[in-house]
Parts: sequence; C-alpha cells; structure tokens
Amino acid sequence: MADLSDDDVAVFRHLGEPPISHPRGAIIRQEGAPTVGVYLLIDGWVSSAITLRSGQRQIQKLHLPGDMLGTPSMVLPTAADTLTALTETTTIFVDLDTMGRMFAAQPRLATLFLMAVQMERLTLIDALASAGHTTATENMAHLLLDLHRRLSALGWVRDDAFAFPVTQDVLGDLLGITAIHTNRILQEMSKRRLIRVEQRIMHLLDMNALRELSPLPMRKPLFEPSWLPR
Amino acid sequence: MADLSDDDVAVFRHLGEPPISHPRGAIIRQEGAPTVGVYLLIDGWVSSAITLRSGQRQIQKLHLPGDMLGTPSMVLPTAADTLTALTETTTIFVDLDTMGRMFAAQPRLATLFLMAVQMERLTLIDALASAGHTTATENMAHLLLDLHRRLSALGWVRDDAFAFPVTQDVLGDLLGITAIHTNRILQEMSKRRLIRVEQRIMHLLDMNALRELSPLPMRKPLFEPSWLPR
DNA sequence: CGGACTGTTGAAATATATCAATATTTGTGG
DNA sequence: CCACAAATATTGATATATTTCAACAGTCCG
Repeated sequence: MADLSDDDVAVFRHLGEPPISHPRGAIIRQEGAPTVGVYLLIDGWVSSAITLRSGQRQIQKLHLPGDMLGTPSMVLPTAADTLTALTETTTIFVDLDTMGRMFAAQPRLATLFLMAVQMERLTLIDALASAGHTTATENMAHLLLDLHRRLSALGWVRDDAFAFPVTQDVLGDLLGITAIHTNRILQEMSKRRLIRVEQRIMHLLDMNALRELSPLPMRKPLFEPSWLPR
Repeated sequence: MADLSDDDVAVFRHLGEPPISHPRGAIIRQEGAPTVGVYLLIDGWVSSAITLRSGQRQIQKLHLPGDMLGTPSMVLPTAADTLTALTETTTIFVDLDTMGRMFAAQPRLATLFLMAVQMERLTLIDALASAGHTTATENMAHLLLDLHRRLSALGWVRDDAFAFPVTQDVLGDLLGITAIHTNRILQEMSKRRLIRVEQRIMHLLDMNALRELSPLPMRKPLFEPSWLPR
C-alpha cells in the first residue's frame, strides 16, 4: 500500500526473533493461549480459525507469506484464533512490546499496519455478505478469485493455475459449509469447465465466468494515500 | 479501552467540524462516493451496509453513539459501505488529512484507534462464524446480547429492556435472512419467553437462556494493555 | 505395505427462501 | 385530531440449498 524507505525496511527486519519452522498440521498458536505477540509469516500457508461452542470450526482466513498472523488477538487477554500450518511453514515471532514501541516511534509504519487491518476488515465484511446472501458456488468463486489475486502478487500463479494445499474439509470450514457439499460444488464447477483440480493444483479455467459468478468485485486499496504520514 | 488524558480529550474534541443532523432514513454517505473522511456518531442509530451485485443488502454493523463510522473505506478510493440513519442522528465529519495528522502526532490515540478497529474485526469474525454454522435463532440471540452490552455502556438499558428502532427488514439484512424468516424467529423466541417486543421496545426476558443459545461468548478487550504507548 | 487421511456417492431430513396475500401500525397532510 | 397512504408485520403453502447419515473408494505417507 506504499513504498517503504530503507529505514522502514530496516525497522521491519529487526522486529522479530529468528525464524521458526513448523511441519504441516502443526498448531502455531492455540486459541485461549495468552496473547504475548504476533507472527510474521515468511513461508507456507496458515489457517486462522475460531471454534464455536458447538465445537464447529470457522476458518477466518488463509494466510500467505508476508501476512501478519494473530493480530486481532492483540486487544484480548487470550488468543481468539488458532493458527494452524497447512503446509510446512516459517514464521517470525514479534512480541507486543516491540509492536507498541514501533507504533510510538514509526507513525508511518503504524499507519500502514492500520491500513492493512482495515483491508482485512473489508475482506471479512465481503465474506459475511457473500456467506449470507449467495449460494455456495458463488461464494467459492469469490474465494478462488481472491486467492488468485493474492498468489499472483507472490508470483505463485502460472496460466491461472496455482498449488492448492487445501483439503475439502478446510475449504468447507472456510466457506461455512460441509466438506461433502464442498465436494459436490467443486465437481459441479469442474463439469461447467470453470476450474480443474488435479494433484493439488487448482486451475482457474474461465476467469471471466468466475468473475461473473462472484457476488462482489475485488477491492483495491489506495496506494500511498495523501493522508498517510511520510 | 483506556483512560484518556485531558490533552487526549482536547485533541479528540477538535478533530471535527460542527455537528450535522440527519432525519430518520437519510443516507449519510452512499457507497461509491469518494472517501473524503470519516464520521463520529454523536447521537442516534446508524446502519452500515454493503450492496451485492444481485442488489441484496448486507448490513455489516449497527452503529451507536460514540462509534466512528465509515473508517474501513479510508483505505479505498471510494466508499465501500452506505451509512443510513435509522433514527434522527447527529454526526461530526472528520476529514482524512486530520486523521493522518492525528496518527503522526498522537501515537497513543492512533494505537487506541487501531485497537478499536481490531475489535470490530473480531466482531466480524464472530458474525461470520455465527452466520455460517448456526441457526438463525442462535444468531439472533448473539446479536441481541451484543446490543444489550453496547447499549448498557451508554446507560440505555433498564431491566434488560431497550428502545429498538430496527425494523424486521433491517434485522433480516443484518443476519443475512429474509424479513419473513426474521418475523417467524422473533415470534418463536417470544413464545419461548426469551424476548418480548412491544412498541419498539426490546425486552430480553431470559438473559441466561439467550447466553446459552448464543454460539459464542462476548469478547472483552484489554483495558490499558502494557504495550499501549503512553 | 498398511493405516490414516481424503475424496465420492446416494437417500432422507431440515432450515430457510420464495411467492402471494392480508393485517396492523406509523407518520403525515388537511 | 382525523383520515388515509405508506411502511411494517403476519400468515400459509410450496420450493430449494444444504445438512446429515452411512457407506465406500482412493491416495498419500511413514
């Protein structure tokens, strides 16, 4: 959302402790644990989920490299969300005192962080609208387009296809539907030549049709808005 | 989420222009309009809604006095949400340049604003989980308890009852269900002696039963966390 | 090589939407 | 203050997307 000066980058690089690796399936942080810090995701896919009293799981976000994880919980005494490694991952831990000092000393970085949080909030608003008012197929189209956009920025998309280390179980918890229904929807979308899933690779065969299915267009944040502190 | 010093309060008081009144039903800001600023709600109820391509409306939040309105759109060139007055309202407009200067000059206030945004984000995560995985009745219980808590803080609750200027149409768009279904759910909840609605007054007759119905407990933010800049 | 994930299929059950009509309340101009 | 129109609430019948349950097939990984 803005260019970073060399100084900004230097501050960011020294926020955290040495990188930590987690294997696939590992829980990086469990909900209910005291909130001591946040995490910067360097490599791999991570899901952030909350658990309902009924025991059901809602995945709130699929995190990709570059994302900050667990930041909503910084305002709570204990973590709201469970962070689970969907692939092998590398993360850096940043404690909250460090974040607080950064907010005080670096208004520009603090404001950029605020902007990132507002973007996450918009994504949630869109997800809520999509979940409530549309069919699961349309919702799935929206999710796949969002992933396509984010993975493109990382250079992980080739011919509208990308590695997709997400089981139908996870996909269901993300959309708020059962894994069985997820399966039926993916098959229907394959029959309609919208997608093809092969060996954990997701091919988006017809981007335009997916965009027409999607209940909302993608949102584009401002780059370097005039009110952002220098 | 923290005590404000006299200086903090003085900064806040001078953020905005003179108060503006809107009649019931007025649109304070339409989605798609250029984002020139945010709004501080002084009095009245306001809904924040986004519109899907299908024309359906998702109300994202019911705003009460003290809330800042329209802040998610500050990262976008044009507003994402439509702000509608549900009652007569008084608001104060704050332009984005003023917000930017505040972020640069008042790290403590800026961080408190960030915390408020994170709380909104948690509310949305909970709403998404509730919408996806629970029945409309449970979802309604969660919504009513949240309103009860927020209105209590304003001193607007007496004997677990409060003025409720919200039509079933609005309530439906908030929960992502039709107004007709909203009606049936309210009647069922009345029959079960959970609530009583009379002349735009909502009586919560059995808080404990509502809490048991609610799929998630209410979240309580930290007060004055140790990492908050002084 | 074998067990544990993961994906697939079918049939029955259910929450919610849709359509269509009517009743009730609210606000407003005369 | 009344009359009336508009907004809001209510009811019933039918349609539909999604869940649930149960079983089985495939595939991955140690």
